[in-house]
Amino acid sequence: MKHKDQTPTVQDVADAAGVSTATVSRCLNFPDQVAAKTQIKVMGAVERLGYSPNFGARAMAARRTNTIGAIIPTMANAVFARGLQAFQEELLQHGFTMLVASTSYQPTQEEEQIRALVARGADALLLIGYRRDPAIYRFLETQGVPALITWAFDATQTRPSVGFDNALAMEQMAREVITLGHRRLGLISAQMAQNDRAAERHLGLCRAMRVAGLDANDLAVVETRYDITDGADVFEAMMRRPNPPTAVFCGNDVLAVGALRRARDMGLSVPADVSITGFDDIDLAEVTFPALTTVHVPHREMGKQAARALAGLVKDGREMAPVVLRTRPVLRDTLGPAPQ
Amino acid sequence: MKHKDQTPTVQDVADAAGVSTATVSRCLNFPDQVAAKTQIKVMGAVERLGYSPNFGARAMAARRTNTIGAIIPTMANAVFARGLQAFQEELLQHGFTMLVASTSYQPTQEEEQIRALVARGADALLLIGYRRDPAIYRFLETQGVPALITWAFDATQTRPSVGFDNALAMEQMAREVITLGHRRLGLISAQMAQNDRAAERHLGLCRAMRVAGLDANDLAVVETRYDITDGADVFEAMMRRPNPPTAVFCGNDVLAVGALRRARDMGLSVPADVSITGFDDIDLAEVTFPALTTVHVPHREMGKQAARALAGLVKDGREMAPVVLRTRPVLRDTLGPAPQ
DNA sequence: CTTTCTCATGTAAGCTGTTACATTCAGCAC
DNA sequence: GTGCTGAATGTAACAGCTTACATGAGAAAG
Repeated sequence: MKHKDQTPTVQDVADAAGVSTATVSRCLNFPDQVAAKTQIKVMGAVERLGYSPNFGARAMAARRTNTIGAIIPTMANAVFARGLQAFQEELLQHGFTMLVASTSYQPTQEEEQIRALVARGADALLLIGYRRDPAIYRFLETQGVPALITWAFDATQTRPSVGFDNALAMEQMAREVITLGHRRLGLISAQMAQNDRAAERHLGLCRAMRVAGLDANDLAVVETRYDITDGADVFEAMMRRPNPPTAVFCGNDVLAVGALRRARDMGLSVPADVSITGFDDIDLAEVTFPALTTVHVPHREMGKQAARALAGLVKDGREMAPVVLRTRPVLRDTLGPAPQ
Repeated sequence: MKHKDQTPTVQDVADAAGVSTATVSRCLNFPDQVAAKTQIKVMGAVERLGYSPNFGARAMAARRTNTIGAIIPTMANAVFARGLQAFQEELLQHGFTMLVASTSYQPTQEEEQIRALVARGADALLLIGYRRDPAIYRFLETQGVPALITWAFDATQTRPSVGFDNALAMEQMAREVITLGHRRLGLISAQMAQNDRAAERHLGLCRAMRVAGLDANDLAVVETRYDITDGADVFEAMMRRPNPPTAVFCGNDVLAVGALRRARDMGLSVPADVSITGFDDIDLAEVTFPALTTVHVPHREMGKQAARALAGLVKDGREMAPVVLRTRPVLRDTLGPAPQ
């Protein structure tokens, strides 16, 4: 004899509605295959019993979880937090839940997390950037888990992606800077070996220099971690060299804020003595003093589109054309003409 | 006949190791119940076949998913992003994965999300603040899903919690402000009806006023949404009243940053003309000019401890004593003596 | 009035682990 | 040698849902 205090099952609903379990299941998953009046009976029973399908059983039988994993470097960076927020909101509209894991920018951790989320039944994955061990892509393929690349765009790649052209974005900013007469340039970047977005931004900067007739070898480049204090320390070191740059590009806004603060501490006036630019246009950029000149990236829009793309990929396995979002330089107050 | 390209199951591993499926299962879940040499055989087979247990089947049979849900207002606020980042990192150490949903500060959305995550098989939930419909707590209880309250602490409640005393935190800040001679005070707060943390902060401020012999009714309070521009607009309105406050408390740093910027636009000097304080101590607070005086909250620590607490709650169903974290006023440059 | 086709529904076979209970067997006491 | 104990392992019954296929009823066609 069954206890009545257990959570109801499809069987209970089927009995209550006077139909078979198959009909109940169809009613919940493919309502258009069921006659209207049957639907009413079934949904009534569902309501009455407070039925909610068991997750594990559903996942096992249907071989999908309606869960999508997102693997990002860190939520502590506003860039990803904002993007994910939009991603999650949109995902919900399509009936998916978001699983999150972070890697602290470590490729080995990323690999672990990818395996973990796949083992957890993620139907698809959102990943940042293209660069990773080909074995991982093979793994995802054999597991039948589609992956969407975001925060980057590479026309030579065919993987599903929603992103923007990091090189072009930086090139546009560099053009603005060079137009203002700057010739000695510096770049504070993330580690490029592990971060294709950083590498692309560097590339774009070099391209702009060459276009302007400058020698890209003269660019002072330092790679560091993505922290306010890292930005500050690297900036100071760079400015203490002989012939310091008159404009310092930063790989993101966090580094730029660090640089900006250290400039003030060193008694350098921005932008009179040195110009500083960021990348991302997070809230931080607007509230610094002087307000930060940076590259605007539509993070929320990217998250939203990524969610749509993944929902499509999972639901109807439909292929998708890569989506490229537009970025633009936002000229605020940390960029000025080159000093004499 | 079976295809060999399918992912291996326990049965395959059992066959390969020459044992039963039960032994394989035990080997994976309770290794100490299995003889050492059997373990070696089994683990060898697992390795060889690249076996990984099917998530759905495991969830169904074991009645747990090793997944913990977090329901927060929004990831776009650095406060929650930072806390969740730490939460997720720590959760991973304990073998759990994090499921995230956000509510945009809407109680109805929160309720939906709670049901959704429970339906998704979350073994436990992290929630923000105490205040919600008692029916929700009953629902969680009947579903057997433990919930941990964070970002708040209420000694009169017995629910598991890891948080801090919002009232006390604000009271301490208020004491600092009042000590500097401020008598006309203002508060820009989030909606208190839906946000017990905001209500508590208000309470703490009133308490400090009374202790100092001031009339708490004289406090100018405005409730608004949590956005930079909201903070700015409300601040301006408040300062245009007759007899404007000489010190404006803000419910969080985002509002404070908005207020600060508008003060500059209005030609008010901070802190000479008016003092402004924030709450949370996010990165933003350090980089504004002048640097923001605010209440430091150990968000990362809170996330970490929350993860530990929940892991304990789920794994051994052990009860826990509420954890209270310490906050402290951080006196930077937006607070000064009251003008004459 | 058949025959054929379509749409709605039912039947029952999975899906892949976990675990209560049963069994086996080595070791030990008598 | 017999009987007992306990550890290690095996057997098989679930867990709750989805879905391929079967069935049946009614509509359309002839």
